[in-house]
Amino acid sequence: MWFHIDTTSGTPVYLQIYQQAKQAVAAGVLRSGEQLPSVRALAEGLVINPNTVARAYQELERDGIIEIIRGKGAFVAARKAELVLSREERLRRLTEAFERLKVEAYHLGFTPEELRDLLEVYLTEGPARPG
Amino acid sequence: MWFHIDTTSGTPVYLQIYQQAKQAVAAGVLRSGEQLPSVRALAEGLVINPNTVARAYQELERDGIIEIIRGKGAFVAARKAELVLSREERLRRLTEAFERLKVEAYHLGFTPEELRDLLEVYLTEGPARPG
Amino acid sequence: MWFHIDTTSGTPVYLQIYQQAKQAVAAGVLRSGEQLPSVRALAEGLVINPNTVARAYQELERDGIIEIIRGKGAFVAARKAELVLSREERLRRLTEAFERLKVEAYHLGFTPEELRDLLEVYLTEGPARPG
Amino acid sequence: MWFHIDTTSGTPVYLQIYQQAKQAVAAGVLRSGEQLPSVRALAEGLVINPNTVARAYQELERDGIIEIIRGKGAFVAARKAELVLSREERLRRLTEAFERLKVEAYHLGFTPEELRDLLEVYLTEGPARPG
DNA sequence: GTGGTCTAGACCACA
DNA sequence: GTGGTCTAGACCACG
Repeated sequence: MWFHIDTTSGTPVYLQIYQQAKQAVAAGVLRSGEQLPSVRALAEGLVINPNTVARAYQELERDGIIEIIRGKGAFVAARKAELVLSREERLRRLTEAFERLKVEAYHLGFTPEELRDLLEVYLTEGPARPG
Repeated sequence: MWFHIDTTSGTPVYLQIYQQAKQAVAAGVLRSGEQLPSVRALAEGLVINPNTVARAYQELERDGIIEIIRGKGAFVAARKAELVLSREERLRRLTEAFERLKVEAYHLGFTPEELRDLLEVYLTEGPARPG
Repeated sequence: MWFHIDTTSGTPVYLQIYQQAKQAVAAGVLRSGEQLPSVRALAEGLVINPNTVARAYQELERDGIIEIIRGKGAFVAARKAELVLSREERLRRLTEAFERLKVEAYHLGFTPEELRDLLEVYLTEGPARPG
Repeated sequence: MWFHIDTTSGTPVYLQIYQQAKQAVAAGVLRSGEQLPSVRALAEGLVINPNTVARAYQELERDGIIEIIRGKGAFVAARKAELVLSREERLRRLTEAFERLKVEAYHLGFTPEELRDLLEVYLTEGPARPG
């Protein structure tokens, strides 16, 4: 399950799915012909309404990113060249994500050093668990 | 007026203002005590309704990022999240930010190892620069 | 619909709704998980604009008193302030409430000693009852 | 200085002064002919704009509760019988204030026992001070 | 001048 | 059906 939904972000849930899927295809994480999780399975996994997933898939199909075949499922469409991201572009986007993390950490009152240490722990040990 | 609104992004306008202001404060572009543009001036500059700007400012105020003084204007507040929120809550929110970063990195086609290496570089050397 | 609005009090309508809901939750009149009237239904019942009710609900949500689920409605949340706010902040806010009580008692002509005695009675015997 | 202003309450500052003064007169804390603090002194003490105090005083005069004599100051007017509160009414209002305190304490996550203990400390030792 | 509240009403997101 | 966003514009509170 590699989707991540933030219900407090203000961005519609269906758009979050749309954007994450579109980016994964553009980055080559999802390859042509590969099958996406079924609407029902993804809705269950994300604990959201199936209509919301369906909406995201419809928009993805409308934009030519996936193909929906009734009775079979949703599949990544043949990739258009202009949708593929260069390594430079991928690095640029990742750096933007780093920046967003730094902003969050700042406003949560963490110093850059604390952020670094906590990230280290997080990446090696995984999310903190209660108990 | 360094705000810019993207009406095609799907993110509510008031949230775009909120995020940009938050980012500007974290980056030191807006300093403690500094005055933000008036609600009406910013609304005019961005060609949006003053209520939308007011909403953004109110959210910024309730998150402790700015202080609004009636009849005077909006000013960048001193940072204080670490005094208001419990450490558990602050860690919980930071971990959520970590999750978002991990998901985005995955969707950009980076492996956890690459992410870790790139973060290491980023945190020690600062943002990558073109050229 | 046990809300009532006093348009002559000077207190904003949205705040009156906020305070009454908060009080109802504290008193156990509204229990965890219970659904509040829909924004539109309450607005109609109180003969006010739906936006005003929505504002009250949003403030209640950001203070962790209710949870709003799009397309479903507003529900009383589980209490969790003690998990989000630091103990220092909670004590600070409680002390402010003490101050307000002291001022009001003074303005009602009670001495600090009377206040203390009456509080003692109140806290041990519960609210005074007529008769 | 027996006024207490809550700038976060949403109730206009001038109204808070008005209500507190009116109640003090009604309860007999302020007696006929007694002088109120000057506009300038009160504004300084409460760290608010003198115009705001002046506005409160004007409303108090308009309602016959005080008399403003240019060059001399503001004085409590002869009390109208209907403005005087019975002991029963004063107790009723104090009980309401107790209730408001309990609601606050509840939502801040304090148990009734904690509230009682903290109140005891507060009333005997005064507000907690840093250090 | 500043921001705050409220209304009326359009249109969107989501179940 | 639910709530969310935005607009246009009136009127108030405050400096």
